[in-house]
Amino acid sequence: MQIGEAARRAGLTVKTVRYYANIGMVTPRQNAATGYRDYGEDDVAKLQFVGKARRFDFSVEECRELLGLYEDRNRPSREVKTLTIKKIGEIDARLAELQSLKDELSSLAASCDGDHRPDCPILNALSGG
Amino acid sequence: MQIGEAARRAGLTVKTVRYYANIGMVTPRQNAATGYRDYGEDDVAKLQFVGKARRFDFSVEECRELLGLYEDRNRPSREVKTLTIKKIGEIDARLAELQSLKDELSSLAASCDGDHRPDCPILNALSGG
DNA sequence: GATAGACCTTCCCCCAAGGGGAGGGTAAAG
DNA sequence: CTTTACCCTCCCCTTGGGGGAAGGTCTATC
Repeated sequence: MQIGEAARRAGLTVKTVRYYANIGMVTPRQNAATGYRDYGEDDVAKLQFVGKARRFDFSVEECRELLGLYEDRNRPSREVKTLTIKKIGEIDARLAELQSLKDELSSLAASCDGDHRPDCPILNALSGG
Repeated sequence: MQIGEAARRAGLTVKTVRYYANIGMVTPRQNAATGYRDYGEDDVAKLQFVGKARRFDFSVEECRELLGLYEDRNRPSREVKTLTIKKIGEIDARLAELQSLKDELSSLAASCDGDHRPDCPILNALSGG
């Protein structure tokens, strides 16, 4: 099938699918006559796989790695689990960071009257030590 | 003072300070003789302000806006509070998103034996519907 | 047979927020 | 005189594609 249908079926944009072809992640056959990319069912499955992994916040490079494991029918599940645990750790770190930011901003916002007067504890906090 | 000292005192890199000058956010005087940037105390205060706002996850454009409010001694504090509340909302949305990702990945990781055998529920989940 | 519309192709620039480094000027100290 | 420590501009690199130009191809319709 052509790239448009493959993209639709994978829930990705044509641009994205073409990008994945360019970086060698999902490489379709080439229609010799037209020069068009020619996607098979297996390619669509890979695109869906990558799309889902991306939504799970895996980077493109991590997706490439997962795809390699996905295609290796003999790999130990340990390797996949290790990657997943690492990703969970990263998410945890980011969660803690964002939570702390939110707490600080919330307490600043609570201390600011937010009216027509110019006095603003938020700016004072950003400005002061 | 020269850019190096200004950067040190603001806790930023020279590259970053130069970048802020290039985009017109903190624009020092110019030493006519050497062509070097010449930072004053007020510039350092602005750099510190921006640096702190960046650490609070405000984008460079938002920092520019906050800096404008910071320099306007008559602006109503409402405007600053509004920006802050908006930022808290964005952080909240991202927190929810990351938390949901973490929950899904955690449950996948828990269901995977993570041993030498190839069967892996994580890959199955990424692959399947 | 011509033409319009919907595909597809490659190529290049754009985003945030700087980082890295080349190539070159300048100033003070030893 | 030379080293060291600054400073300058300029250009390419990052992530994950998006936007659009210029042009080739296929199908349907007139």
